[in-house]
Amino acid sequence: MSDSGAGPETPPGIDDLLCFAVYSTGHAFNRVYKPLLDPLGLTYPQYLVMVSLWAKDGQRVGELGEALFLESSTLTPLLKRLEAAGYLTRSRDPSDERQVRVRLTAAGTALSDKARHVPRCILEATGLSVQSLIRLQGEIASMRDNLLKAAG
Amino acid sequence: MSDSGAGPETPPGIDDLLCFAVYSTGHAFNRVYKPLLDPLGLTYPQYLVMVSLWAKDGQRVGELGEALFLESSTLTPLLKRLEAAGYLTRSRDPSDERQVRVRLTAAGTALSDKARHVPRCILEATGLSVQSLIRLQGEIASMRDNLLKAAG
DNA sequence: CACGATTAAATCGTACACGATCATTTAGGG
DNA sequence: CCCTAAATGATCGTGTACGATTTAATCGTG
Repeated sequence: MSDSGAGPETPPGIDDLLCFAVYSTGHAFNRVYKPLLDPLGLTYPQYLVMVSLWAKDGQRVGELGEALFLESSTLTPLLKRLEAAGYLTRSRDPSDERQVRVRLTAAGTALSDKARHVPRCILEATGLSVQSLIRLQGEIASMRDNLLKAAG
Repeated sequence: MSDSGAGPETPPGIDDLLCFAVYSTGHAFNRVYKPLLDPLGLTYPQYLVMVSLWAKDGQRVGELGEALFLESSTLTPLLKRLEAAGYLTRSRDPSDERQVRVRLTAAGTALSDKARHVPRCILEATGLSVQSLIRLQGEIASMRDNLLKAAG
């Protein structure tokens, strides 16, 4: 048994750490996603970019980074791979050459259909009801916002 | 506004995905941990290994992998870096040369004291009460176990 | 118009993370 | 005993991730 009830400075075990629950659950999600995304030729972070573009095409790199909490140093190579796969194009905005616009190709748009079943598969794998999922999603996102505020 | 209430096959936006809440919260935890762990010379995954060893010294590589849900291909280089930092030793078990025992050095054991304040700092950053934290930790870990079961 | 300050993305170096494969060691059966 | 099968880490290749720096373009102010 762990020392959950012990003094305030007793070192917690791994399984008592909320951060570890989050960390390991992220890996677990990845494992469930992999067989679903492999046929689409996408990794999980690439899938997130595609979901973001399906909702709003033509975003800037920085805009995607804000939505996904990722840096350009992460996104640039990832986007280049998606470009090489034929799912999107990257082009400088003529009105401001500093910005790079990311646009879906026909193949990239069509991929949305092939991925239609994915969310339902994931829901089932979580073993949660839709209501529990929505509640948990909200609580976790709220904690994330607290953490980001604390990180400054 | 998102389409939470729409048909069962409506593509969800990024912020509706539970997996994304988990994924981005993992990154947010990392950002809070970094300034706390940098002075200790640890990365976040390295910290998890140390926490695991502080609770139980002399574990095998595979044992650590089971506890942390990590493969030897991830742990081996990570452990080598911790060994180079002087926090632990890696040595083959004489009674079974296949196994590698990971043991804390004096410096590695002493590091526990220097990390004593970390959990409290993290708790504060989450903005949660201890009770909420424990409940949320349990719900997330339970979902993780469901996901791993589904992944086979 | 000049020119420093600001902004956007790309680049570089380090560190995970996993699947596939490999090398070594052990265990079991004939 | 030998010889194969299983177990255990290590290695390799690909793909995130981030901080720090660099490059290029734009903006603000004089």
